Amino acid sequence: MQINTTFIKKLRDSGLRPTKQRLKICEVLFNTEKTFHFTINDLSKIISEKLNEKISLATVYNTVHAFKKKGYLKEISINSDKSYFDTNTSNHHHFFDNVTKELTDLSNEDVGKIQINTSLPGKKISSVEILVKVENK
Amino acid sequence: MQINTTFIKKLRDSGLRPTKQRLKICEVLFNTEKTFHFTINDLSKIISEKLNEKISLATVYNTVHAFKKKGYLKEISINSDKSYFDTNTSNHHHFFDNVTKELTDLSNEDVGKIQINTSLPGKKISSVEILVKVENK
DNA sequence: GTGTGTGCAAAAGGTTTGCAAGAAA
DNA sequence: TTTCTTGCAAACCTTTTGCACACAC
Repeated sequence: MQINTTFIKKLRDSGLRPTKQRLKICEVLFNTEKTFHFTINDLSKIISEKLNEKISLATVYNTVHAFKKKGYLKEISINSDKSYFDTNTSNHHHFFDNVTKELTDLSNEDVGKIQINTSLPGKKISSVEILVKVENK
Repeated sequence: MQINTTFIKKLRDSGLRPTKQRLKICEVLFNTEKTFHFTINDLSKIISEKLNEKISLATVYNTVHAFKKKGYLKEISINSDKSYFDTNTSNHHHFFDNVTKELTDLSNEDVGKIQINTSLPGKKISSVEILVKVENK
């Protein structure tokens, strides 16, 4: 249970009570070297099918939003009927396949420096996100 | 009715029958020098409140999607509960105010050249969209 | 007339909410 | 015991669909 103590600490440190449900969701999301993209529906399916656990949809929504607010997840800006989240919270961008709806990371280093030569009065930039849409050759 | 003949031609040329409803929508969307951003709900409101006309929601959806397919409108990639459209179909980007949810154009010239130094096998880039999120200073 | 387009209401799909019961502090 | 969290169902909102009627050609 080495893993769980890590997650318990993580949750406690951010003012979230380490409940059974949140720990399960942590396991799914963060107990892997690889980061990944998911929708709430994906996550819900993983929990019920692979883990054979049952967590209410409302709780999954709650938790994902709480994690996003704490910076443990990022929401990806795509116009889609559903929301996509990313366990990779580092500064990076995405490819989006219009046909398969598949998302692929595009690392910051693979994009030349982005210069924004204008600004909005009274506002400051909080993020610059690039979405590269692709199609079959 | 100089304007309408233009729109009638535009519709005919793209294989769309110039119906009363489509012409109204053309007027709202394209009869202005300035381009703008809107949601279906915005557009529907303009039609019913400002023009005092009634066009069924289904028809508005149909028409907007038809116009998008013909390249007269662009859909903007933002993660939001609703879809945003842009009457500016030229190659450009956007600022998005997280608080007010307001969209502002960011012209291509105000962004340095973007270099994507990697690619996905079998795929080619169809578009590169930049979303600059801003917040109050 | 034939084929499209429109409008309505119903349905669908994702997300949020209210509230009572349960768990953590 | 106080506060936060969960779960369920209902509500909500945007978007889509089916189908009869109307319109464009």
